[in-house]
Amino acid sequence: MLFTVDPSRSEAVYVQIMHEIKRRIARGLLSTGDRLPTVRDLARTLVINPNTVGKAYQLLETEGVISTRRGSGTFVASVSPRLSPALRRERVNRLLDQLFTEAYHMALDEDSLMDSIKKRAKSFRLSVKRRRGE
Amino acid sequence: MLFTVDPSRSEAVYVQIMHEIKRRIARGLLSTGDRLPTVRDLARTLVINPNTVGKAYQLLETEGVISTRRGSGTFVASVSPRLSPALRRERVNRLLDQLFTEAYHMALDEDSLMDSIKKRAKSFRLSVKRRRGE
Amino acid sequence: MLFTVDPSRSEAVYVQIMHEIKRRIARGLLSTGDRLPTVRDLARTLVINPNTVGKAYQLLETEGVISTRRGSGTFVASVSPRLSPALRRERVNRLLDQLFTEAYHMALDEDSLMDSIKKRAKSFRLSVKRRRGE
Amino acid sequence: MLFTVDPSRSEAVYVQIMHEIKRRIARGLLSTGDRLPTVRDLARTLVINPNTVGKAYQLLETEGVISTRRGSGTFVASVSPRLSPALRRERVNRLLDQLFTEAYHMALDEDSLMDSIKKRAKSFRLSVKRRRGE
DNA sequence: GTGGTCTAGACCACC
DNA sequence: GTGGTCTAGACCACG
Repeated sequence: MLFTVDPSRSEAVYVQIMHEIKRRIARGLLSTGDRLPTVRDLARTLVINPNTVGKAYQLLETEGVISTRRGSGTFVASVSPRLSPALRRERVNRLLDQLFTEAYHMALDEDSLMDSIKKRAKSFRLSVKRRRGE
Repeated sequence: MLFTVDPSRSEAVYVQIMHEIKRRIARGLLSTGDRLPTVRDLARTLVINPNTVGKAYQLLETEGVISTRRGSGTFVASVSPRLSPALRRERVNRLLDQLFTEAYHMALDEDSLMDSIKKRAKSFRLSVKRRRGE
Repeated sequence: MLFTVDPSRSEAVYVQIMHEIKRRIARGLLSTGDRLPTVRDLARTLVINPNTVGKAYQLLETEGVISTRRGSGTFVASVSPRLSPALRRERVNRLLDQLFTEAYHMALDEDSLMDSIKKRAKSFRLSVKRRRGE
Repeated sequence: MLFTVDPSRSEAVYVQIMHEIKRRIARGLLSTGDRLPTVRDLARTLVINPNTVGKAYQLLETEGVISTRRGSGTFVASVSPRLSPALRRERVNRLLDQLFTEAYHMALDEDSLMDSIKKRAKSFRLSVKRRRGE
């Protein structure tokens, strides 16, 4: 788990940790069942307070992303989204709006944006649509 | 400017205003030169503190999205990104990572995500790539 | 908000606070839109650390029970369960199993248990089944 | 004793064991005098540490639910509640409050809750009220 | 004044 | 050893 955290960014430190862990899982760098560093270890390597790491872990647990087992550690859970389909759609649309809005204001043209999207998509382990009968 | 603001959302109210205005511009609902409501008017219609609207306007101005002409009002500026290409690329990539990460954890498959992206893109006025010589 | 908290009980203090608030809402002592005491006020009256109250409030917010508005306070939200029907059923069944198991081991007979249930139900504002067409 | 234990649940493993054994007794799947598996056997089948099983057995013994006869094993004891009537009433009321509170927040209506209660009650061997003179 | 974040450090329950 | 809870106290963003 080699990554860093930047206290000067507007995102809270515990949120940065959450994002990074979810990102690693989404990219396949962490898989179901893998053990995460202990709260204390990660706190030591990031040079932050263990409580901050603990908060990130706990929130990830309530999101269903990881699962802590008392006394033995914290592990990557299997994907099983807890949000209702409606909320999921809303969330994706919100992110898309943000993306296109920023792209517009940075004067990015449609083609190069679509290029970036396709390139970036490759480094994530997105699932493939199930066809009827499979 | 008919929109609402939800004080119970985690996004700060002034950020919601900024996003909404930038989003309207990006969708073509507001164009360069259009006049925005006064701080007081917008505050009245959104039923919030005028300082909050003021903060949003001020930040949008430093971003170069709008411009205030003393005495005559606030207007939508023309697009002229102030960020360096490197920063722009970093920002887009950050948004893309967030998008794909969330999509993964919501168990969205690649095809339907790409579908949503294309559909949503249509409601934004993204520019077309400039060809050599144009 | 006159209630107390017992640090010697096995339930964590922040959980006791959560239960008590949810219980008051369920009994109609608190209604949608009502303002809860501020974090600092409640901490003072319960003679505990503000962080502990804050934790309870935050978790209640993620459960959708209350809603905090930055700068102005914390309010009772309207009921809108976030759990899937399957999880809800599982949770109720778990509570019922616990109830009947305890009742058995306390040698409580069925009739007096049912009596207690009916009596206790009266002090809660349980909704009435919607009939077809209503 | 075919049951499993889930280390990722918030309930401690030894508590899960206690609940499951008490539940089985309350449902009539285990009766007074029945022999429980040895600590080692149960630990092996549940794939957990023997100390954890030992802790559960020990606490069940102090509750009077089971009794250990050195050399011959552990057996289900006869029901003989050790709590005072006042404490028992308090405990039942606490469970009922929890039940109705959760039901309210899950928007469960009174009729279907009462239905669930009656259905679930059938799988437990609750005693029948002793009439005067019996 | 409101809640949110972070730290430092203590103590505890679990396995 | 693991994570979870709580305290005391500082600082910050929001409206």
